[in-house]
Amino acid sequence: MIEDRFRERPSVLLTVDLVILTLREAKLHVLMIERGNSPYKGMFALPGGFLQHREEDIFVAARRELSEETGLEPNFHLEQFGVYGAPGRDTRGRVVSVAHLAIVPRLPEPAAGTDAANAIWLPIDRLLRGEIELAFDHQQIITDGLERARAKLEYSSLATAFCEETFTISELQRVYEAVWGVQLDPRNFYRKVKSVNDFIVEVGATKQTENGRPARLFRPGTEQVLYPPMVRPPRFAEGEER
Amino acid sequence: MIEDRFRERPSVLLTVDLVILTLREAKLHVLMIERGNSPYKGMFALPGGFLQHREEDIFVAARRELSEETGLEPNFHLEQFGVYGAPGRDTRGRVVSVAHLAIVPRLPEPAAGTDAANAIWLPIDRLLRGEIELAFDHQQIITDGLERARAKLEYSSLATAFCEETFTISELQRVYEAVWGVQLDPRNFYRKVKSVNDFIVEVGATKQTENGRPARLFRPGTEQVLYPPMVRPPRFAEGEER
DNA sequence: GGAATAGTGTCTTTGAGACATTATATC
DNA sequence: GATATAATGTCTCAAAGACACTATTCC
Repeated sequence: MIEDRFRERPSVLLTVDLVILTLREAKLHVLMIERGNSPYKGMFALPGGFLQHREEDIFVAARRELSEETGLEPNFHLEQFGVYGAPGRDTRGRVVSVAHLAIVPRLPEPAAGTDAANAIWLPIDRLLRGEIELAFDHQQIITDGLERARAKLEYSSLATAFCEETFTISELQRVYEAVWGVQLDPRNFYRKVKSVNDFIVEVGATKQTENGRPARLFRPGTEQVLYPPMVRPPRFAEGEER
Repeated sequence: MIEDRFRERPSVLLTVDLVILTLREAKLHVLMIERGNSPYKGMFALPGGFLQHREEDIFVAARRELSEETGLEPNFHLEQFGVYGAPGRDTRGRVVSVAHLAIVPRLPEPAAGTDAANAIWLPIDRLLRGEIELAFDHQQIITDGLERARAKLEYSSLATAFCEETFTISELQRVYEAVWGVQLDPRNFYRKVKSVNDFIVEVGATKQTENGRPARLFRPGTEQVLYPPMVRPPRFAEGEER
C-alpha cells in the first residue's frame, strides 16, 4: 500500500539502454560501445546512459541517446521492451535500466571524433554465443530485444524499418531471413507480402543489381498490422541454422 | 555516454503497479484499490507501491504486492509488461512505475480488516470506457496490460491461468471470449484445444452443471506454446462486440 | 417427452509449403 | 548463347470457418 512517508522511500538511478539493430552484409548487427570508464572498463556495452535531469522523459532520453550514438536525426523505430533492475547488476548502486529496441537502416560507420567514436557494429550471433563478454547484464538484454524484434516481424510491418525509403522485395526478404536466422522461399515470400493489403506499395521505379533482372522498388504502405501474420518457421530444436 | 559524476545523476522513486485480472460471472474484472491518501484520495487506483528497501528486487516487490492484495499464496501468473515514468504523472516527485500483469482464478471477495480492505473487483469494460475516473495514468496501464493478455492468449497457454486446477473446455472457452470480447464457435474451439498436443490433459472426472450433459475435466498440460496459435477474430472496426 | 449443454463429424474455404516456368537484365 | 535474379503460376496439404448431428444430463 502506498503510504506517505516520503523520506523513507528508496530511490534508484534510472538509465536507458538501447539495442540498436541493423543489417550489414545480410547479417544482423548490434551497435556496441567500448567502455572508457569503470565498471567494466574496456568491455563492450550497449549504448545508453543516465537520465540527464530529474524531469527528462524516459522515451525522450532514449531518443536522445539514439541520436547521439548514430549521429543522425532520430526518426527511427524505437520502442521500450523491458526493465532490468536486479540489485547488484551495477556496482555503483541501485541502477534500474529501461531497455529499448531501435531499428535503423544501414548507416555510415560511426564517426570518429564524435560521441560515437568508440561505437562499433558487432554481429549479433557472436554476442549471443558469448564469444565477446559484455558489461552488466547486456547479453541478456540483447537476447530479449532480439526476441522482441523476431516476434514483431510476424505480425507487424517492422521489417521495413530495416530498409531504406524504397526497397525491393528480396531486400525485405533478407531482413526476415537475417532476423529470424532462417531461409525463406522467395516465391512464397513474394506471394505473402503482396497479398497483405497496403503492406508495401510499388513506387514505379526499379533497381538494378550486379546481374539479373531489375527488381521493382516499393515503399512501406500504411498497414501496420500483418493479418494473417507472416509465419516464422519453427527452428529445429533451438539449434543453429540448417 | 556514461560519465562518473555520481552526485549529479538524478534519482527516481520506483513503484510496482499490478493489473490483476480475473473472471467473475464470465466477465473480465480488475482488482482496484480505493485510495486513502492524497494524491487522488478517494479515487480508484491499481494495487502497487514503492519498493520496500533499496535492495528489493522489482519482481519480488510485485510478488509481495500481489500476495498482500489477494491475501493468498502468490503462485499466480505474474509478468512485467511496461514502464510508466512520464514526469508529472505523480505529484509527489519523479515516480517511475514498473507495470505487471497478474492472472488469477476466481478468488473470494477481498477480506475486510486486511491490507485489501478497500480492494474491489471492477469490470474492466467500465474502466476502459472511462466511466470511472482512475488515479494517475492507471487507465492507460490497464489498457496496455489487457492488450498484453489478449495477445498472449493467442500463442500461449495463459488462458489456463484464469481457471481452477481443473476446468472444462467450455470454461476455458469463456476465458477466451471474456478476454477477447468475442464469441467463439464451441465446436471449432473444442477441435482446436484438443488438437494442440499436451495443451490440456483429461483428468478422468466430470463436472455437472445446472443442466445438460456433464463436462469432462482437464488440467493444464506441459505445453506453454500454442502452435499454430489460436486465431483471434478481427473485431469490427475497433468497435464494440456484435 | 423437452430443454440444455457436451461432444463428434463433415464440407468448404483460406492460406501456407513445395516447386515449375517465364521474364529481363549482364556477360 | 549462358547465367543470374525477378516475377508469376500451379498443385498439395494443413487448418480454420460454418454448421449438422449425436450424447447425456435435468426437468
